[in-house]
Amino acid sequence: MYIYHYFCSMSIVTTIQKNAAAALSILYNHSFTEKDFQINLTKPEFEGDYTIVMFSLVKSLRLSPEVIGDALGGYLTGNHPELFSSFNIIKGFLNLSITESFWTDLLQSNYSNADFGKQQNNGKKVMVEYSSPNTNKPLHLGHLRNNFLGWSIAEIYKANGYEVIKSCIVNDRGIHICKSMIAWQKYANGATPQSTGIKGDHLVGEYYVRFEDDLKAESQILINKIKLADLSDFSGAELEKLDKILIALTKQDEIKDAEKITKLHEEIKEIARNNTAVIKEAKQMLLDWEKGKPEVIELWKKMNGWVYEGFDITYKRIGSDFDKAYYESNTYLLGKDIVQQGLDKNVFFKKEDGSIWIDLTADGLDEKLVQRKDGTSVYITQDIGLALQKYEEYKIDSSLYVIGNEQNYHMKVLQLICKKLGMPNADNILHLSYGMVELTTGKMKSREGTVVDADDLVDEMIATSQKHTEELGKVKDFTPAELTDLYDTIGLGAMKFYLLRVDPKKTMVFNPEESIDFHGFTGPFVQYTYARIKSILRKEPLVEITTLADADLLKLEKEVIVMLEQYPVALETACTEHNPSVIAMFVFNLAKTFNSFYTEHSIANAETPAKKQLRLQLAVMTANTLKSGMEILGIRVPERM
RNA sequence: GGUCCUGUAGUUCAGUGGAUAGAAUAGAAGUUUCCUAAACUUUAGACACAAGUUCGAUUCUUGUCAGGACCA
Repeated sequence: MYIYHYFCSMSIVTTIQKNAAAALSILYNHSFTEKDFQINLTKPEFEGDYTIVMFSLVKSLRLSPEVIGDALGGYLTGNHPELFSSFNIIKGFLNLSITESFWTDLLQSNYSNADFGKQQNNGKKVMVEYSSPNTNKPLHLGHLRNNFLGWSIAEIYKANGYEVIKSCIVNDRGIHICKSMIAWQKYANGATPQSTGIKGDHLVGEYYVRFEDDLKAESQILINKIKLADLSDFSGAELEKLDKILIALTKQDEIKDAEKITKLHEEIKEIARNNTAVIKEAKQMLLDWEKGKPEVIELWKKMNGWVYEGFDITYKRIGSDFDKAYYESNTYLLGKDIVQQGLDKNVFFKKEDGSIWIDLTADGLDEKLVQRKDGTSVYITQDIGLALQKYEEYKIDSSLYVIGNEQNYHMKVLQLICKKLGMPNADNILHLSYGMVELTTGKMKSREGTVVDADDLVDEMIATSQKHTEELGKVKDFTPAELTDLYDTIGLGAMKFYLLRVDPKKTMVFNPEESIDFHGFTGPFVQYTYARIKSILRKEPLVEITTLADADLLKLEKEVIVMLEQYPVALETACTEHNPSVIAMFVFNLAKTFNSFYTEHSIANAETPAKKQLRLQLAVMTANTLKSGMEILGIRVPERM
């Protein structure tokens, strides 16, 4: 028992590295660090548990891999017989066998510990900002990836000993919400979520779409006129620009570059859109909002209120929650005083026209505008202001932003500016950048109506889990409430697992058919493994036997323990890499390994009482670890399914 | 034009400067008098291309091609 406790603060891999480094410094009087040793699991076709690759040591010691391996293997088994039982060398690989007592002690010391793998409080505080919706339309598939990632990374930080504050910046002001407001005024006849029975965020979203339709129709009229060279609606700089574009387009044959032509058409489109009556209305409304015009503010509050009611329902269903919400309507003026400080510190500089910039060319970026010539601020300014406010309000050690990778540049700029301004903990402004979710048919485009709505998707997943469960007919004795809960658990579990099992930074493809699959590398697979273990444990209570026979661990029994041992490392890796998929892969592999074991060996009818106890402990620890890992992903596990 | 990200099996994803590149799914073939077959077993199938660094490169570097994002 003492062995594991002796090493309990570190993983077996680290332990091997430490011992190997110590051994070689004694053997050859040459100092090594842990990282000089590359440790892998031994391939199944060779004897041993862990393998040290010798090649990297050859150069510094000027000895053959066989000689070093022999000396190191001999030293380790000779001096740490409680840990290393034997070794062999094949080519340049030193294969080490770990003693059985190490594995059985590990199991017995930890099987009932529900917090296995989690770290003690380390006194550090981190804020995780995620979700960050706009209030003009409902949440979609992309938001789901963000929400699941954000919630999970917060749990991962907690498991690693951090205190976590979950925050959300609500983008509740700006031209987008004004668009919904304009269309609602025109077409809604006072319709409300109550009068229509439509969820608030969806209702507001409908009017946003309505606005965009109008905008499209109106701008098309303008585009047609422009293409007939009728520029009577334009003046000033835009007129000049259009002139140029039209001239360029008459020389189309010379350009030949299809991309350039599309670009010119895009520019026409943009100018047309900005000159429609509807967009001018929306812009006027935004100005009125900024001036605090009462009827605009009132409508804004009313419609945002509907959206929040809708969001609350969705957040509750998907399990997102926040300790602190920031509203952009309160924060958009932040950072103005910082601009002045930046000027005083010569971090920023002023151009002749009065606009204020920062020069980031030395860092491989461009010059970046921080305040317009008319004195109004830009996005980055309020972001700096909010970053500072977060620090002052919560005294956080680090600040993690869960934001899509289209903002990589923006975040880099934010980090750099904060650093140059000398803000406290500016090095700890971190960005969990994630890729877009695409469909098998291509990208989601709201204008083409190919956006997958979050509420619809959740409904569909839950309905599918219900269908599957009913077909299997294993839980006919459940009450209606229990059934509803189970369908939620499975449906949401499938969806969360599907979105979290992929490396966040990668663009991922959402396949409707595959995502509702409940077999293989999925949430329900892990949930099912858990439910089966719980079923066994209901029938076979764990009986303590004081003397656990040092029975030979069977191959499959050992494989499960070896997997379990890796959980703390998985938690740590997930945190340092900001990557929940590490946990998803871990729980899947653990479940798979356990299933193989379970099919092959009976727990209830084990060969001896000692074996039975060992296997029950194995089952308990696997269940605890699966539950722990899944909970960190935000996924519940059912006792029965 | 510039910067960044990504190219692995039919498909969706892992992975490592080192031994025969792993899963899942789809395909083929099996397993149910016994702890939940949403499971298990067997089988077939892939590192975009080219140079370079290295004892060794799918991994690191450079270039080409392809896809995506951002900046101008």
